[in-house]
Amino acid sequence: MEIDQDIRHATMFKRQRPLVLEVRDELERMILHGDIAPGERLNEYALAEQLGVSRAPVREAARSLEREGLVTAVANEGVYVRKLSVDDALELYDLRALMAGHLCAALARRADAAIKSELRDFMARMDRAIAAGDEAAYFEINLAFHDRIAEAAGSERARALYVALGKEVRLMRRRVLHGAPALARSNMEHDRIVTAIEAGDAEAARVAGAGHHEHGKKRLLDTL
Amino acid sequence: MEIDQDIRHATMFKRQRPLVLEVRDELERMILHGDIAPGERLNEYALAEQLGVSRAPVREAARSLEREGLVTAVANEGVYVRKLSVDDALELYDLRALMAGHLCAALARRADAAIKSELRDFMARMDRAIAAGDEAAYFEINLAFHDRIAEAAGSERARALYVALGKEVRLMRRRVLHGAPALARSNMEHDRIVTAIEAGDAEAARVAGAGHHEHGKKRLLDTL
DNA sequence: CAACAGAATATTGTTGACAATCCGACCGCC
DNA sequence: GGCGGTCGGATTGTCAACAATATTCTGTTG
Repeated sequence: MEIDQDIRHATMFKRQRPLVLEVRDELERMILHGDIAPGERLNEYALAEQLGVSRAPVREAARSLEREGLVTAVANEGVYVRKLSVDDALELYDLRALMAGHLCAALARRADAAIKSELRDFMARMDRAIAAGDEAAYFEINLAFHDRIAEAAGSERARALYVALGKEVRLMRRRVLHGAPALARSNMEHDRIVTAIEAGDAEAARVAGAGHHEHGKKRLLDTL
Repeated sequence: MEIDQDIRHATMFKRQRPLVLEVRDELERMILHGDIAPGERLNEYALAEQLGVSRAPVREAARSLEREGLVTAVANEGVYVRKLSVDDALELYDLRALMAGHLCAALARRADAAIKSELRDFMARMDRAIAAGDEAAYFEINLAFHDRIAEAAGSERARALYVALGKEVRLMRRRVLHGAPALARSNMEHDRIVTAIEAGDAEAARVAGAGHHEHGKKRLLDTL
């Protein structure tokens, strides 16, 4: 945790975006990237100096991250990067699966031709990534695929929850998905989701979407 | 919005609780109580003076309420009490039903004799309230009943979500439940939930819990 | 040598002041 | 009379200093 970058330099010429948002994003990046380890305390003063701002924006940004569940604040003591217990992580997987099912079901009810073909396109690109053995590309497209589903489901609150839960899960960063077979199986599950959405079968989409995410939980359990 | 009460006076002698939490609770109360109407802006300076604190705690408290969805913040402009559209409210009902189903299912899997008898006790008290025609008492016990289920389900994150969604829904404050027949029907649904939990039937509990909350949505639709 | 008390230090909590920004009213111009 | 620019007040954004609290270190005592 020895990074010295002044946020303001980057945005000095044209900044209409509140400083607190910049700080928030930077802190989030630091946490998710592992620059600040789980359990570690966020020192307001040190971070403020590091980022070249005063403590007020840092403080507010930290409280904002608390809302997302990335940190926990203790009165008169400070805010700590959240340390996920295995039980916490399992619970998060359950909730995320629940939300994913809900979103997939909602999308199945309202999907039009455009979004359907878009989803098929995502799948084709993931297939290509698997064929090329490019796991990094697969992960990226996979992420965009799920984000797109959440977005297109038309339930903004549910989407926000899904995304927030995703960030929380990332606190327990283990690379659980590896190797071409696992990837191929993952994309088969994607196919089940898209097929149900195409058919407008909400219940099938719910089951497929939830099941896909429950496999993530199962993979976590396997690593214990 | 002409209330003048100095929070600090009330807590002057013994305050280890951070000021921001007091302010947060007070703002939440004001919003849910309707002292500040939906769409209205929260004036940091005015509120700070009214509560007898400086702007910083008010600011932080307001940002905290943003997480709960009670207010929305606009950069350089201020935070506004959230104005729920009907679509928003319907979405909230859906999500709340989803969470309730999840919680009921979880509880059905882990409930012990103590919690089962506790739930039965809640039901008996609600029956008595119905028989006495005491709607206010029914509402209160009803609230405690659902909170208890959420708490006993053992999924802290899900419980927090359920409670937060409940608060959001209250932004659209319409008394949709009225009259002894409606109350009796509501308590019949409660019975279905408790019976499923007693039987340890997670799926039945999920369906009953979700269904109970979906009726709230239906009642809202009927008032349109 | 261990344990406790107390001071010294570090860190958060809170405040009031200043700067940047936005909104509305007013005025001139077409 | 309507439109656009500009000025002024109101409000939020940011800051640095001060106060309260927690933590660490140290010296003393049993």
